[in-house]
Amino acid sequence: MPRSFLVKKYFSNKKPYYRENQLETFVPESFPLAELPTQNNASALTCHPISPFFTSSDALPAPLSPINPVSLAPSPLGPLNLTSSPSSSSGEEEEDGGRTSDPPSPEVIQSIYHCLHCSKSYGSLSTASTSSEVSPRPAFHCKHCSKEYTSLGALKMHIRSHTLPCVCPTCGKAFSRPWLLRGHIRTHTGERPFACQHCNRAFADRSNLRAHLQTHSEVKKYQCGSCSRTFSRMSLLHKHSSSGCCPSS
DNA sequence: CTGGGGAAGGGGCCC
DNA sequence: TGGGCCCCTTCCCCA
Repeated sequence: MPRSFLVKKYFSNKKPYYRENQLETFVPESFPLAELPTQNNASALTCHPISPFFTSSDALPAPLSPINPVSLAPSPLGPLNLTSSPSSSSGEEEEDGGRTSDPPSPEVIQSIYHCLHCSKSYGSLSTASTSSEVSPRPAFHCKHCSKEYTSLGALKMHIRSHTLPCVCPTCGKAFSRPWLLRGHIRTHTGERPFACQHCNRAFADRSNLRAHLQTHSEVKKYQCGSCSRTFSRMSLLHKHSSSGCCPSS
């Protein structure tokens, strides 16, 4: 199983953080590159509109297992309350060593059943097994994880996250999209095309530059709902809140 | 402990 | 329709 990139964030917020010694996991055996959805290989796509994908015999058997509903604070933002215990769900695999740190979204609270293949969750077994029947729109289902999309293009885009067709020629690390690979290649070349106008720093990633620019701002983008303190990153706000700024909320 | 940098993933929009 | 890009987010690591 290619670690947790198959898992929705509200089940395991730990995203795949590939270390240099984990290169063998970049191109998982279960999703070989040969399954890339191309015009010559459409079998990687399973598009069967208005068919209950959980009962499809040739697709995924998708066993559903009841899990214990978790009781968590409903909202991670606003008046932040991040005092949840993310690793407390007993049925969850600890592929990442239990290092998840963020609370699941409110939908987790009402999601009692989840697909063992993709961890997509549902409020009831009947909903889970017949979800496509509920949807009035045609659905394109991923063969690998049972996620469904309303357009083929969206499905193909999603499948790239399974097949990881973009492989770094330097280290062999695989990515779902070319621009992700380009960003990764910059870590090899040291290229930093995004320069800060306020200091002499430069970054390989635009988002990282944007986060850096926040450090130059007196009023940061992310504000604590209790003490009005502002932070340059949401993660810092999360840390701030979880460290006890808002004990009463 | 906190703030910041680096790296990466995914959804959505535009061409 | 598909690729590229933008934006947001998350996580790890380090000073």
